[in-house]
Amino acid sequence: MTKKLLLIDGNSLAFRAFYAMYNQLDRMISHKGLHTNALVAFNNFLDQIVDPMQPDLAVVAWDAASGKETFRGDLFPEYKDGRSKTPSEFKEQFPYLREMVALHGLRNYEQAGLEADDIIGTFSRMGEQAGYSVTIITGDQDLTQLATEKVTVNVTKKGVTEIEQYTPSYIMEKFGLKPLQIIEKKALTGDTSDNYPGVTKVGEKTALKLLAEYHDIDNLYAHIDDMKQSKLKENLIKDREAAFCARQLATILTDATLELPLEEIEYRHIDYDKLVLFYEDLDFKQQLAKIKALQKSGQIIGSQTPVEKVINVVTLQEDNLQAVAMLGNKIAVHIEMAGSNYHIDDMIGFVIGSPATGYYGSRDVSLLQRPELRSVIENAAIIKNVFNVKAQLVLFKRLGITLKGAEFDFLLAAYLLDTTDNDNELSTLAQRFDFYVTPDEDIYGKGAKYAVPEETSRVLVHLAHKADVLMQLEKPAFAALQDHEQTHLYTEIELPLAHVLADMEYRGIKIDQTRLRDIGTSLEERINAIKEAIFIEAGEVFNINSPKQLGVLLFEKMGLPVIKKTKTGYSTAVDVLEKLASQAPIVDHILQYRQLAKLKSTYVEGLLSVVHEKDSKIHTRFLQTLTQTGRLSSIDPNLQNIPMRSEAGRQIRTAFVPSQPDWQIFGADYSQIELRVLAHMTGDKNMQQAFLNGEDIHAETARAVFGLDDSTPVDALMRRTAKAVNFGIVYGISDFGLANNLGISRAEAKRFIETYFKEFPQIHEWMTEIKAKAHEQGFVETIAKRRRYLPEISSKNFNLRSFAERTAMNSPIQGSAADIIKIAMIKVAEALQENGMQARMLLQVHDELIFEAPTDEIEELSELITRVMDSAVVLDVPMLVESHSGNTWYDAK
DNA sequence: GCAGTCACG
DNA sequence: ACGTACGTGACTGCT
Repeated sequence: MTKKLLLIDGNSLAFRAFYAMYNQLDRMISHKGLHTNALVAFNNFLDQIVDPMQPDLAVVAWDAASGKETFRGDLFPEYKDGRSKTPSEFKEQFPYLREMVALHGLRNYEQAGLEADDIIGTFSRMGEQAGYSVTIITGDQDLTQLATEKVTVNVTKKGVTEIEQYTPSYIMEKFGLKPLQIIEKKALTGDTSDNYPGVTKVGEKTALKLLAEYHDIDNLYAHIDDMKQSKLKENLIKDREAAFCARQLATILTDATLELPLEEIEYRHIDYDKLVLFYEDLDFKQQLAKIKALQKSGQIIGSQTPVEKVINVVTLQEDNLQAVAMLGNKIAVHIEMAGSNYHIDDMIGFVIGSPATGYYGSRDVSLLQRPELRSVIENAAIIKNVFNVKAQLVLFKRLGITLKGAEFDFLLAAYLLDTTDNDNELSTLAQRFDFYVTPDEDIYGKGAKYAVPEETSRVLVHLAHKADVLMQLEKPAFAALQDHEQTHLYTEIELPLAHVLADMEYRGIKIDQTRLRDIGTSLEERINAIKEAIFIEAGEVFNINSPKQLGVLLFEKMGLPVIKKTKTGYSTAVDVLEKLASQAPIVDHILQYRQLAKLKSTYVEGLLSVVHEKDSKIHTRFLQTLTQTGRLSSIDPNLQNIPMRSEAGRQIRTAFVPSQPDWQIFGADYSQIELRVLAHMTGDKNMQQAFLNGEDIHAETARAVFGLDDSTPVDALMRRTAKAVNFGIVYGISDFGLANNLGISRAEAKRFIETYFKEFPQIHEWMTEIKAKAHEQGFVETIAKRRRYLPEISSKNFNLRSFAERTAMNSPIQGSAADIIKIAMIKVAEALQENGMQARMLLQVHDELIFEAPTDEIEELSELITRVMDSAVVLDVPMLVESHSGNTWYDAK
């Protein structure tokens, strides 16, 4: 293999590093008072860009002097004049930067009379001649003049970890120039930061045009007389001398005499022992944690070994597929996809194997469909470790394969153990157990720059690392689950639920696109009419969607009273506008506009954009490992917030239809599940009795709070108030919140709460106890032992502490309700199967389940689902399930 | 990428 | 005295 020479432009990158984190300057100060922002950014650069390259030779070149003391200063006395002085906060980091470079195994180099550019230029030619492939990294685009077939110049784009690769062909593509013509371009344009002029009025565009015609300035000036008269020609003639001088200044030396021979810049790998001391001195906590994790997982042994534990992956091909039959009955499996939407994103490779038998993989996922592999994947007796079992199930389904025996899902386990900081990334979650895996972002990049490395082995080795870590994580993760008494929650709830959800998502829900488009058309007409009215009332045209513009109109031009402010200006939220509606007709029009605009953009256009063309269905993803309480969430699109409360919005539901003719949509929901959970958990006899009697719970609450006897009717206002108090209780009540919600005084709200607690004394007790418990153990639990940590419960900050206290009261309630419906879903799925029903579960919306079924099956379905749901768990109060069916989701009401 | 707004339970 | 209801996701404007 060709040997690699790495040349780094220390000054320009350090400078970039300093300004990349300039806004953090004041925060990043070590205990010794040293600013560390440039050091942190430079260290990121070394970690992310340099360390993975593992070059054979490497040098970081530094300027020996300002540039004045080089031939450039002799040539042009004003060279680099006018540069502002280097800030002292930056200067003080210089010696540490060099030490950091050395500890990362690279040689620092500077030489009197030379700038870093010239050192790099000369080394690059030496290296090229000695047969090395040369990589230059710099923050200065001028160095691209050094690019050749053997020399690639990487220029930082943003910060210091995003780079743009300049090869001769890329330079041709970007500028239409050969690398050496970069110098000619500079000759014409000059350089303001180095303070030398080129030709007056010639910028990049003109320069590129001239070079396209004349190639270089020698040739340009040779033909200058033929040029037709113009201001440009005059300037060129006038500034001829400046151009030739600029060319000399811009030319990087490639033939300087260096006092350091190539052989002496050997890359020496990272010195971890000393690096730890260095990081400790600078208070680099994250870096220290990373090294600790690497050491613990055996990826660093001693101080001089390379970062990555060596893992061999055998590339699977037609002729060696039988090897997977020998893998044994305990393996890791992983299909990698390009992106996060496993319904549609490309599958870019897979890996299968174990530490004992080695890892096998390929970029070609169709190999999984071969009998040799399929029989392993579909064999439930071969136990698999995976990351995100639901995603893997869907990916395999797309290949027509049923994944069986996936018993350890590290993502699920990690989520149950601690919901906080769950970014759903293996690399981050593994760190909790001190295992290190290269983050996907480091391999593929992110956003627009996402790309699968061309080098197949790089991908497969990355996948094998993931697989290997998944094997190693099983033991500690299961031990931790056991410690939390969460094995039941894991084995009997979350893991089987993942299978149920995978089926639901993969099946999808059918959309009547014509219907949705019609709704869109009529919304558009109504929106346009309202818009016109608004502009007339406003006396001007403005962007109604801009809260800023709207605020100026309402509160400055029209002089309406300011009711609430946001961080950035006037609030124009619904509650504010509703208070203002009586004062100007425009306000009501704005409210209508907002409602309709929301429906059109989010629900008509938004939903249409995610319909899969081949089946006219929407396939959402239920996130099973995101919420802090144990609920699911739904994305791409969110099918848990389809409008319902307003009739105009509710119409959207008419577009959700059964996937087959003569089928219907069926929905079943838990009535008052959270209040029932509350009654159960608190053991409050009065509230339990109300449910046992089958009473209207809000009316009963009203009776209690307002002191009415059984014969007195409860009026609507009392019921509404009581309902709000019930909500408040579930959310972790405060008089302020309740007052705000009901539009009553704080004193009144306080009285309501006091009476409520007197009437339901065990609820009050429980609230006090749960807060104390949260304080003692640092977390609260649901009925299924789902945990939520509340570190801020002991904060001295009133706000943080109060928030944690409300959460301590709310999470066990919301979370237990989530447990219940999850259990119900698993039982429902089993019941449908056992009874040979054709009905299919499609959606979950926190306390309701949506199905589709043949019309003639609905009656049986209704009976079955109701029975399964209301007996899913046994509480001290009955569970009430209500159900509805119809031709569309709208009609299932 | 954040803030504001609004859709749901 | 302090100052907010709990849990989500998508879209728009703006820096």
